Amino acid sequence: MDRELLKGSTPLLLLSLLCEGPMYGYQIIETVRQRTGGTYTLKEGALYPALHKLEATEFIASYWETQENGRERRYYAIQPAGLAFLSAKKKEWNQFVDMVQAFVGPRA
Amino acid sequence: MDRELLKGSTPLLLLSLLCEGPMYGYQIIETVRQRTGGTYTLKEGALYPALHKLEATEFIASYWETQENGRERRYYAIQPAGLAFLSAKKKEWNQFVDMVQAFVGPRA
DNA sequence: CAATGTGCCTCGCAAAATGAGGGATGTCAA
DNA sequence: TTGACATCCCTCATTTTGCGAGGCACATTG
Repeated sequence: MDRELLKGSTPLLLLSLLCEGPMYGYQIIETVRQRTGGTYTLKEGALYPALHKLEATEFIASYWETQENGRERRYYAIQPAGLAFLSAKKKEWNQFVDMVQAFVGPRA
Repeated sequence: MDRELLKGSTPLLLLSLLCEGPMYGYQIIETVRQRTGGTYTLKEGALYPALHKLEATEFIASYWETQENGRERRYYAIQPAGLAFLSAKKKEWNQFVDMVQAFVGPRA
């Protein structure tokens, strides 16, 4: 998968995922890997900065949770503002796809 | 249109366009603007470097043509290697769209 | 006890789009 | 004829983003 195509789609992916419920970083990476059948491995160097940026803008919020074995996980949960933003991003995404499709032609 | 989404899609757009025949820079910009109804204006700072890079890799070739009024235009034409590359890029694009769609959910 | 898995993160680098700029020539109306 | 606008090429510094590599800590398992 061309890295450059991914650029800008990460927030969309993250917010979409978090719509299903709070998740922690490692879990997000594994979920993406599994759902794409290994095609796409979200990298930590892309994930955490993106997560932190979404938190800084209050589109998501985070909280630590202690597991039974004593280890900590940082969960991220989508916020109202994040839902609104996601909705806008989705529209933009669809427009973008339509636009490219118009030039590239319909899928083979 | 979110700038970040566009990243990486420019070569795909350009090669797709040039599939229809040779074009010159200004014409490409105008064509994209018109076909998208003004939604997307390809910037010169993105276009020319992309064009030159595609030429450096011999995916496209360029030649100057003089108009009747004496002015010059630099036309870019797709090359065989460019066609092959475009084909691969298209596949990648479809994979990418499918991937994101899988997370974002089907279009509203 | 060592290797692997879980779990968080940062940092330097590379790639790409943007915005702003430069330069030159045509057309057309006042 | 002059000034504005369109046509046509391009570059450059900055910003944004992902990648790769690395660091740290602790749990589980062989």
